[in-house]
Amino acid sequence: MLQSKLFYRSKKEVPNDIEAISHKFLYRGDFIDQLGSGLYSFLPLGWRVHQKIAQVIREEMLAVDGQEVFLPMMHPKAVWQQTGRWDKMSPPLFKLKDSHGKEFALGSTHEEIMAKVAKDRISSYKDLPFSLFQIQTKFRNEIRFTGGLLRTREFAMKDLYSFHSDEKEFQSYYLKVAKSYLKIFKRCGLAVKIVEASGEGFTNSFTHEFQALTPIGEDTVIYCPKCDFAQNKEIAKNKEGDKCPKCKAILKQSRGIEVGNIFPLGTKYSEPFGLSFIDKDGKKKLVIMASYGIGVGRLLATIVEANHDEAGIIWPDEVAPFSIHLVPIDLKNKKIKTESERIYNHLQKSGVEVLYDDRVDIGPGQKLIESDLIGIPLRIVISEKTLDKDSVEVKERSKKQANLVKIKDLKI
RNA sequence: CGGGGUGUGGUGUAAUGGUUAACAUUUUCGCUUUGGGAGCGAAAGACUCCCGGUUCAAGUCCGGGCACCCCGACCA
Repeated sequence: MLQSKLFYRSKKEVPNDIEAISHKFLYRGDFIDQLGSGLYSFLPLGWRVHQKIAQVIREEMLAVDGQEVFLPMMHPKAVWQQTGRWDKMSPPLFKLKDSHGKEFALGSTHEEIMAKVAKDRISSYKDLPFSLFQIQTKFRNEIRFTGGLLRTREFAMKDLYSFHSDEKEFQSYYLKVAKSYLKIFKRCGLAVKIVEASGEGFTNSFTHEFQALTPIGEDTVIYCPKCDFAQNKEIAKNKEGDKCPKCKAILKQSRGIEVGNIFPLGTKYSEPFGLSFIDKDGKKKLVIMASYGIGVGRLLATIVEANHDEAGIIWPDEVAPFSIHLVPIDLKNKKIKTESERIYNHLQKSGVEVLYDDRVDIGPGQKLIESDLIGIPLRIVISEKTLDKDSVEVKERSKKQANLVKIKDLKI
């Protein structure tokens, strides 16, 4: 991609009222554009990252045998009435009417719709288990929206729903998805704790939140730095400074951003929808369900919260908008121009995602500052200085040190 | 929904009730410059959020809307 053609305009300053670091950098780097409170457009750079994250999630969902589907976002009232959530949902549903006065909700989650879809396709224990997921826009009629992408009223969410015939099998699948989640977050460059939390109306039993420990999160987590013990402060019986009930290390406290959540639903939704099957013993039983969600936009912002320095974002490799930022200093110099284009074309042909800063009149300072800001993991600078040594300068965004590499040694 | 705050070119800010709303940035053109948002010159860009009121005179004061941000309760 030629940077001169990129739909993007970096900004030097941010409005006073932007506070979250992720919001500042995503704004300055022109990854997003705000339409209204809790409503954001993803611009080309931002959407590339969004798509990368979605792809990581998709791969891991497929790896736990999830099958991708796409359900409507607009739901007839009756479906939500079947579980009583038309009125009880918190936050309340966005509701609207069609031209005949029929009422609909904009989907904030899809347990009802998934159960309905599943019902006609399950009759025997042989039909189970299976799991379905989608990556799709959700609408949440929250009271308040904060932190840029951290909490919005409309956001893409990956929601997976699993259907099981017996408790034991369900437990093992639940664990499998939990592990898959950790893998997703790791690939996204995040250290995430699995935190026990309350059921929040989805279920009466425990649930598990996936909390990225950051200074600005909305939740407070009591966790053990030595083992995997972690609890949401809301339900924690321990406090900071106490000994870990598992390994006796000293517990710590941190704020956290909830980037994922998994809910064992039991038969809460299979009951109202009559989601049953005939088991081996010939008896009719209710399907056991669970749901598992990840908010893509929030995850994106959280990645920035956890991966940045004073100059800008440091994207982890797997979710970066581009892999290489090719930055020639002074394109009026023929030698630099020729060599840069040669390397760019070569990279393009080898399928490397490269952003080529082909802007002629932009000074070196601005180019380098913008490069740090948008945070592509690897930067290649070509200048008179480097070409004098038949080299280019290679620098990882995450490192201070830059290295001169002979052009003939480039593994491209 | 309660509390607090803010609305001025694309962006960030300024303007004791008093000319033609200022500065920086941005963008365009020309020259110059090329290793950390370069310099000079010229130009573009604003019904000061909206409606009403007070006043000889309103960006500024008053009333009412609307929008946005922050703190609390809810959520991925």
